[in-house]
Amino acid sequence: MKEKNIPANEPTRAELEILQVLWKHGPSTVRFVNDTLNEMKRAVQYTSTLKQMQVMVERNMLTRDESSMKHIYHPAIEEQKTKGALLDKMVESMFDGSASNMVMQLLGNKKTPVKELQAIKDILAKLDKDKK
Amino acid sequence: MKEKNIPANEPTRAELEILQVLWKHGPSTVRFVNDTLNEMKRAVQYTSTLKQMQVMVERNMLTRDESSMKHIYHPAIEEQKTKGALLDKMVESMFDGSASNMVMQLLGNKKTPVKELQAIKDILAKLDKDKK
DNA sequence: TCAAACGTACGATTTTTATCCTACCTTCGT
DNA sequence: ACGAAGGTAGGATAAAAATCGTACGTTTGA
Repeated sequence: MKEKNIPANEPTRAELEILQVLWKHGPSTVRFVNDTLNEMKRAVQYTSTLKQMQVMVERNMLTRDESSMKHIYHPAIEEQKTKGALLDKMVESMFDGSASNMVMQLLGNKKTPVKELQAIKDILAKLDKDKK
Repeated sequence: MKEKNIPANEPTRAELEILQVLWKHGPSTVRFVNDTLNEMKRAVQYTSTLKQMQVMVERNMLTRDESSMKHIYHPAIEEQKTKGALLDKMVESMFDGSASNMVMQLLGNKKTPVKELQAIKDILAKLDKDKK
């Protein structure tokens, strides 16, 4: 038996690109998403993006408002949650589940701007504060 | 037709799993890698792993010593470099190129052990020190 | 010695992801 | 009214990734 209700799986690369557009700009038409992708990423036909987004609706990653002819697509999964899950998975599979291992790699590997480092310190300070 | 795809130094999921085994245990036979994967991950036939690793040699991700019948496979790309590249790509595509954004997501999303937080602080402190 | 165990080679196939073609419907401007 | 522009549906196809079957060579040990 083939069930239609597919568990909200992980987005693929192309799906993630689409999600980012929607997260950033809010609910949009296929046209807008496609234009944005072409502008920021690579050449892709309109119907490719359309199909991609239709599949994403099937997969419960997007919902859409069909009340008008120009369907409006809404992200159905949260940005924070989705990115958090991807991050956690990376930490788990590549860094022995240790966030600090990952940060070490992240910061040790390249020249991180001082500003960035300061921002991270602030995050840590804030965590300490909240804990108390 | 457009252009040739650049020899993507980027390992796929399955390839990364194999690399991790080699990075962790050092140069190994297909048998060992396959056993390890089956033990830690999922069921996969010996020849699947073999094929996978042969392709990786083609792709210059692995080299192999064929002097004995049991070929010994060596990772040809560095762990740090590879993971660093994957991380950078993630930061770029998902966090506007900002490492602190990523760290914020990483730490804010879940309860990170105090020990981990301390380790991160140490990393930052060390970076400061080195800078001077 | 010789068969079972173990190894590689390599094509075939399956599965997953991504792109596009064609048909047809709706809206808009003249 | 009506053609052009722009929209959706849905299958076909391409491309990428992953898995496996089969053939055959080598080693080993009873």
